[in-house]
Amino acid sequence: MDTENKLCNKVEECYHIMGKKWMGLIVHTLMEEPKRFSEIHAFIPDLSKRVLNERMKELEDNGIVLRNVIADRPVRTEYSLTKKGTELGRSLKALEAWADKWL
Amino acid sequence: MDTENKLCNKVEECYHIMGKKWMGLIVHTLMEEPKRFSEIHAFIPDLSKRVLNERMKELEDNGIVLRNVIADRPVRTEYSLTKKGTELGRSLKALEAWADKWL
DNA sequence: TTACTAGGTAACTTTATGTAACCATAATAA
DNA sequence: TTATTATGGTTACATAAAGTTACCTAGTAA
Repeated sequence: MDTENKLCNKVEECYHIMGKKWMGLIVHTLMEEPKRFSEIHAFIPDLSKRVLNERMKELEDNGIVLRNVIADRPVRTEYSLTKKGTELGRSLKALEAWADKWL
Repeated sequence: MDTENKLCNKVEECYHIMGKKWMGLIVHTLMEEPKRFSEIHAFIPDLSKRVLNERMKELEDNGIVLRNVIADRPVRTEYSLTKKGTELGRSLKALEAWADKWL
């Protein structure tokens, strides 16, 4: 009987969220400044609008991103990181530093 | 013209690797000590053998994991993190700390 | 009139992942 | 003898996730 034979729920959950395609890049992209839908899409052109929209909803549901709809015409939507999201982005910098060294 | 209008290849690549399902949990699981195929599977039961095997090959191809086949019967396979993999695991601890605080 | 913009949505195709069965070999159990 | 178990896979098939294309709304520009 090992004392460390089960994964922590929180660890599992964070990898479940961040293990989805494009999630990391989207959060990374929002780190500098809030961006609109089309701006995120311009930064990550291989990510389709359909999935980008799905990911943004997931990030909003997780309290990582805030969606601000600007009632202009055409309607604009601005996405910004919450405090939770900003801290997530900061934690991802360690991974990016690893990438810079090893990839 | 913005100076920061393109994603760095290394950043893209690391999210491409780590953005695959189960990758993070597998690396996490190997952090404590090397493990055999069936041990990893026991830690992450929802991960199928088919995909676990696929992920291990990818990790080996990326130089993150070392596969050691022990010619015993039945044949055993032990997976351990390389230096590159160990440093990856360390960088993921920041993400796990975020999870512990926010999830 | 036609085209363009922004931020989507709907229908459909392709890729990734999940599931169940199977393999080889040797040791062990019935 | 005839199963059964263990290990680390592989194979074929089913389902879920992601990619593609066309379309929507309303206002503006050509």
